Parts: sequence; C-alpha cells; structure tokens
Amino acid sequence: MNEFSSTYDPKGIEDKWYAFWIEKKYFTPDMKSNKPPYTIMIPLPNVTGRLTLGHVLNNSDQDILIRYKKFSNYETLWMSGMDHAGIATQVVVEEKLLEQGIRRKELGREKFVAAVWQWKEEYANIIRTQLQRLGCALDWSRECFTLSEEYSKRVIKVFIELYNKGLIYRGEYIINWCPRCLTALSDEQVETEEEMGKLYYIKYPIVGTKTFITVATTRPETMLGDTGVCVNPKDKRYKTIIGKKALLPIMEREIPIIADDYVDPDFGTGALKVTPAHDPFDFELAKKHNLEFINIMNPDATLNENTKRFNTVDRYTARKEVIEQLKNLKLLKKIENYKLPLSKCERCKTATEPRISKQWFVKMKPLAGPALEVVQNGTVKLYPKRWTNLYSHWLENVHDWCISRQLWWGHRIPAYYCKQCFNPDDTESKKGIIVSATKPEKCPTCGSTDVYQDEDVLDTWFSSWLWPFATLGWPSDTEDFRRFYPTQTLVTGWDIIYLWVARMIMAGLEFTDQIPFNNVLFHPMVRDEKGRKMSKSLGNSPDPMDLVDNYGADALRFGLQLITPKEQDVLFSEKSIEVGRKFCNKLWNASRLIWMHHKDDNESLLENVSMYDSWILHEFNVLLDSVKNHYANFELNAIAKEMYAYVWHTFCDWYLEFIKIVPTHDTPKYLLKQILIILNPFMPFITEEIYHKFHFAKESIMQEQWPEKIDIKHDIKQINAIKKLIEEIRNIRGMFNIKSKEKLNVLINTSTDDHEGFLKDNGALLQKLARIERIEFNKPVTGSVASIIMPDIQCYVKLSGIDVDKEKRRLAKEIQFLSQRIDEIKYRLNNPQYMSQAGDEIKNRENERLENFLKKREGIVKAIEKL
RNA sequence: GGGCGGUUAGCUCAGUUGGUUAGAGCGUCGGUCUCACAUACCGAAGGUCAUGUGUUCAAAUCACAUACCGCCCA
Repeated sequence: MNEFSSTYDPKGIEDKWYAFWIEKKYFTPDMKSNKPPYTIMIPLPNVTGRLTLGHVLNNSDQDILIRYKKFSNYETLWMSGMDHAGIATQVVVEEKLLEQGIRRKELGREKFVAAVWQWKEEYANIIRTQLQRLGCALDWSRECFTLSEEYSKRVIKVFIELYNKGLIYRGEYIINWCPRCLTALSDEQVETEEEMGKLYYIKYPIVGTKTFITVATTRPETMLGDTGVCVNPKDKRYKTIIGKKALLPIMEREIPIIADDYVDPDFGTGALKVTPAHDPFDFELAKKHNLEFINIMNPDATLNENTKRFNTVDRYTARKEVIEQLKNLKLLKKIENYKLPLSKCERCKTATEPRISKQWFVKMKPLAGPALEVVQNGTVKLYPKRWTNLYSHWLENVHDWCISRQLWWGHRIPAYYCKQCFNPDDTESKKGIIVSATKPEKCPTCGSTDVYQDEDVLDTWFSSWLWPFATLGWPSDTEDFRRFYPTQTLVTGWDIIYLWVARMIMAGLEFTDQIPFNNVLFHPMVRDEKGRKMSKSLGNSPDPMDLVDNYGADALRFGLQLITPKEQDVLFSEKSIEVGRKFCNKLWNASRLIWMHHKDDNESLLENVSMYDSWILHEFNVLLDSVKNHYANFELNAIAKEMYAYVWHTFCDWYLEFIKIVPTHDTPKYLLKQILIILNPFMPFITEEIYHKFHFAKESIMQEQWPEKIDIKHDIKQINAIKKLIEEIRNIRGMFNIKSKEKLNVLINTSTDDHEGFLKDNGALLQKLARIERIEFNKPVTGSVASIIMPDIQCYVKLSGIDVDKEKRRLAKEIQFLSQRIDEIKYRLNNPQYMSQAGDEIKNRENERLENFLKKREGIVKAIEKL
C-alpha cells in the first residue's frame, strides 16, 4: 500500500526516517571521499536540563546549513556533544539531593560526583532524544563530552602548557563570589541589573578635630572593613585634612585620609571610603597606598569575626543594624534614593560579593591580540556584522580570567602543593607548587613526599574553549583533525560571544595556530509573544517536544524559521508553528495531486515542456538564485519566506491550477523533486516521506544534488499576461459583488495577433480560472460593461444592470492615478540632471512605464466614452 | 556615563548599492465545501515608512538632530 492520505500526519513518519538515516550512516562523513569538508561544531548543550526553544532555533539553523552543504557536494560533519556545565549542573543536583534531605557536604565529594554522573547520563539521553526528534543530522558516532577521560586529558594538558608559558598564575585579587554557589565566578558569569537602592551619607569624625568627613556609600555594612578614606588631591574642600586620620565609627578604628586622582570629586561627597578587601577599585587603591586589607565576610556572605559583634550576621541584616547604630551615634547625615547596578550570579541570581581571594587566573592580553586581529581583518567573519564591534570592544578591554571554581563537578586543577614548603599566603612565589598531570612523588624543592592536590576545579569554559579541536582528537595528529579542522561555521546565540566565541578563537590561535572557524552566525534569542525572556518561573517557555508532538518537527522548524528576524529577538508564538503545520499540509497535498496524475512520469525533465511549464521553471530559477544568495549571507529567514511564497502562491495557486486545465507531462514530477530537495534542509522528514511516495531513484532524498538552473525554452510573456487578466477579472467580480456561481461573459480586444492567438488557444483556462461562460474576440463594445484595460489587451466584462456610475468613478480614479504617474515621468524626462545622471537601466524602465501608462490611459478614456 | 540596535498595515516583520503604485504572514471584513488541500480557495479594506532639518532630478533607504523602546559595557 502506498496510499496518499488527504491530510499530512507526521506521527510515525519522523521516527521512521530518523532511524533510517542513522542505520544508513548518512550523518557520518565518508573518510574516503575527496569532497571538500564542511564542519560545524554543535554549541554543546549543558547536561543540566532539557532543551529549550532557543536550542531548537540554534540546532535547526545548523541542521539546515549542514544539509544544504551536503546537497552542495561537501563532505559534511556536524559534531555532536555536550558540556558538563560545572556550576549549573552542580546546582541542580544539589537541589535535587536537598529535596531528599541530603546535603552535599555531608554526602562527601566522591559520592556527590557519582550522583552528578548519574544525572548526566539521564539528561544526556534526554537531550540526545530531543535533538534526534528535531531531525538533527548530527554525527552521533563522534559524540564528545567535556568531562570524558580523553577530553579531560586535553584540558589538563592545556592548563599545564599555559602555566609553563607563564600565562596561568595563582594570585590574590578581588573576584566575583557567589555566596549561594560558594564559588568564584569570572566577570562574564556575572550579570548586572539596575536596581533602586539608596545612597547613605555617613560622617566619619576626624581625629584631633571636632569636624567630620562625610562619605557616601550604597553598601554601609562594608564600612566595617574600611581601612582608609580617599579624596582627590585637587579638591579644595579636603586639602587641609589629607594626611590626618578619621575614626571609623562602630569599629572605632583610626584610618588614614589619603589623596588620589582616581576619586571623582563630583560623585557623592567627593570622599571615598576605602574597603580594600571588598571592592576592586579600593583593592587597587589600597595596594598603591599600602592600606590594610581586612576581610569582613564569610563565604556565605555573613560577616565574620573581624566585625566583632556582627560576627555571623547576614549581610543585609548587618546593613540594617549598622544604619541603626549610625543613627544612634548621629553619624548618618542623610539617605538618598539611588539607582545602582547590582551584580548577580548568572546561574542562581544571588547577588554576588566582590571578595579578595586566592585563585588561578589566565593572562588574557597575550591571547586577546591575535583573536582581535583575525576578526578585524575578516579572517573570521561574524554575521550579522555588527557583532564585530562588540567583540572588539571586549577584547580591547579584557581582564584576566579567573578559572578556579570551588566546586566538585569539573576538571580538578592539576596543581599540587608541598605540605612542607608551600606557603598558601605567598602568591608571589611558585615555591612548593607543582603543576602536573599526575601526582608528583615528591616536592622538587624540598623533597618531601607529603603533597596534596588543589581542591578546586576549572571553569567550564576552560574546557569548552577547546571544543573545535579537542573534539577532533587534538593534540594527537588524527585524521579527523587534519580533515575537519579548521571548521567552517559556528552557529550560536550572541549572549555567549565573550564567554565562548572569543575564547574559542583565542584557544584556536594559541594551540593550533589556526582560526577555529571561518564564520560565526549569531542567531537571536527566543522570547515570548510579549518580548519577555523565556523562563521557568514565568511558565512562558513551551516544551519543544510538546510542540513536536502536536505539530511535527518540520512544522516547528519551518514555523520558527519563518518568524526569526535577522537582527532582532524572536517573539515566539505557537501560531507560527501552526503556520508551519499548514505549510506541511499544503506541500503534502500538492504532492498528492501530482502523485494522482503524474506518479508514473519521468523524474528527469525530457522534451515535454509546455509554455506553462517554462513559466514555473523560470520562477524556480529566480528562486534558486535568491536562495543561493541568502545562504551565502546566512539569511535563513529570508529563504524560508521565499520558499513559502513560491510553493504556496506560485506553484500551488497558479501552476497546479494551470495544469489541471492544460495538461502536461514530466515537469510537475520533476519540479516537485527539486522543490523537495530545496525544502529538505528546513523540513527533512516530510520531504523524505514524499520522496519515497514517488519512488524517486535514490535511496534517500539526502543523496540528491542541489538543483541547477534550468534552460528556459519559451517566451513566457503571454503567461504573465493571462495571469494578470484572470486577476483583473476576479477583481471586477469582487468589486461589483458578483456571486462566484454566476458565470461571466466577456469581450476581449487585443492589439496584436499574438495575444489574440494565445488567448483563443487558452480560452478554456481563462474560462475555468476566471469563471467565464463565453468569450468573444474583437467585436465592438455594446451594452453595460466593466472595463479592464491592459497595455495590449482590453477586456470588457458584460453585465446587465451594473452600476454605471460606480464603474465611471472607478475608471476616473484610475485615470487620475495614471495621469499623476505620467506627469511625474514627463517631469523627469524634462529634467537635464535626471537625463545626465540616471543610469540607462532606470531610464529604459521609466520609458517603458510611460508607454504603458499612456496606452492604458487612452484605453480607459475610450471605455468611459462608451459607458 | 560610553557604545550598539530598533521605530514601516491592527500584530510580527521584509524592504539589496537611493529609481515601478512600499511588500509578506497572521488578524479583520465579504464571498465559496470549485473533483490535492475548509490545515483550503477567491476577493477586499488597511500605511503622510517615529519626528524635524538637510543632501539629491529622485529618500522608507544617505547625513545631522530630537523623542521613545531594547540590549551590551562601565
């Protein structure tokens, strides 16, 4: 049975074809082939959770490109894999365990990590299934995981190499600390949000005087850690007190008043309280002026013993209590409302703390230079182009990268310390530090065998920045690496341009001396209909798999592409997926019609090409050109829209209607195959299914070639004319409210024999599509008629009892319009500047327009006279 | 504070290097179960292209300014 149902139902079809593709190993490149390679590395999904609509967009983009390139004679590889996602995954597993009353610390490192691996297995399976249901042509045989044994070796090798080059160091600086995740974060893993807060003005008594110096701060509790007050040396208000001491209230500690150009005299009071251990700028200032560093906070953001009675009090409670005490001491001058930027942990949204801490860092400047250059000189191209500015700006101002994380899930830092001679507080010397892939037997400095490994793990991005080559076997000189590296295109969201894209380019240049990819396509973020970010708490994020269940994967993919703008965020609505589903059904039914009449035709185009065939083939050529250009610029949305318009409005609405009346052979089946091929990257399942319904020659549509342009043998002017005439007659019918059951009688006068001959030969088509009873040619116009005046064809729709005034008004309006256009063109023709400056192409076009307008106007004038 | 993007039909968006009457999808309205498809077909209405000034024979398109919205960085 090979029946064609009257509606398309994707159920059963999608799974069937995915299994078939896997069985045939279509997604695995042929290593014996001599085609040029085309490689895309998947932006490795986190094993943290299920895929979102953002992933659907990201992966369908990639699938489209891969399938297109496969048709275009490239040996394609789309590398699959996943990211261990250190913080994010640790957080979700912690939460899950906590639901069962189990605390991470109580469970212990080994058992906890085992629990995360279990989670990883479960979610890797879910994600794999999700990508497969979307139809992704990923090579599963090469799937990688950032925490696998082999991949880890590469990460550790890179750490050691950079350490030996002096590009990785251990140091003590202010870092971003998440009090909830209890780990350091890099600058890029912190989000800043503007929030309404307050600016507190606090008076510090000046020692030895009865006067005060007032400082302004948004975080009064940090005053407990102040070790100085700083003013601008040029600030006249404070000239006399520089060098004196202030008495820090509550703590009753004497702190120096210093001067530095860094202080902005116009901000607040022009006096800055200096908290060296809890602010990056204060930290630098303190180093310069030799101020004391007092850490006042525990890792969980409660205050510590350095704050005396505030010990163990939470930071926000402490703020209230400090304010209360200052009020009592009459040292709180005033409070103002103030908008301040608040830094939050990207993963858990907890407000982060700037905190002085000993961590591992990567020196970024030496890596940034080359990465900046390859983008600025166009070796690596970013799409859309404007991301280049952002990329450059970040690299030009890049700070060192804090890569150590106080987590258990990740690559453990390959640094060992000697219990005998390592001094943890000495961040200047490397004494007693051994960086090594395996545990050293003894300390090279003192010979002690008592060495222990760093407890911390590496930032996730320290492994994923190696993705484009570590996945291909690097540093081993593997065949995969030689063949598929550098890759061609990276497809990702712009939100990780710094976190990932820039770092991959750095790593590629540093470790392989090559760019990791030629092109980067940044697609937009998927938001809800109101433009809000998709989030679990808002409940505005549909599960993509529900959408696949309800509409089919092809509908989801195509619908999403249709609404994805080039440079703005996507506002997702389920309506668009419905449009996708309807389009699938349309394609299905068009195929069904062709199948009913043409399934036994030749699948290649032979000699049977009618003028109507030529017309649709010509339109197809136009489409092919446009699609090709759009692919070159990664404009997938434009491709989707054009294919939609062609299939629905050109192919179905006109061509299929034409050939119901004017029979033909071969072309419908031939062209359908071409259409299926160009649609396949966007909708792989339905196109494969239809391909097989027709028993086309290849084992799978995936083995076909991208269509070539077709030689057009006919002049198709007449087809456009008859099409236009049909549209005009339909328009008249609507205008005069003529029921569609009522057939029309028309009189046609033509100015050339060609037109007359063609219209006579194709009268049946005109009758059917314009619903006409009788056509008469070249007779005088009598009775009441509605007139259609085209340059070479005049058509009069006979109707008794039409509203003559209405027709006169309609024609008069038309004349007015034409006259306006005619005047415009004539004005230009009389303008010497236009005549000398406009190009020939434009002038020819304008002349042609003028000629047509004049002909038309003349015809309408006559038509009015006859009314 | 610095930078980037946006403002086109009721809604969401196209609109190449300035050059036909500024387009599409959805929605709305009217009419059709016409033998592939009512998940459909036919037709219509709807825009002073955010505002202002300028450049040009010609501006949605280029320049400058303003307003509003969004994002990134500090």
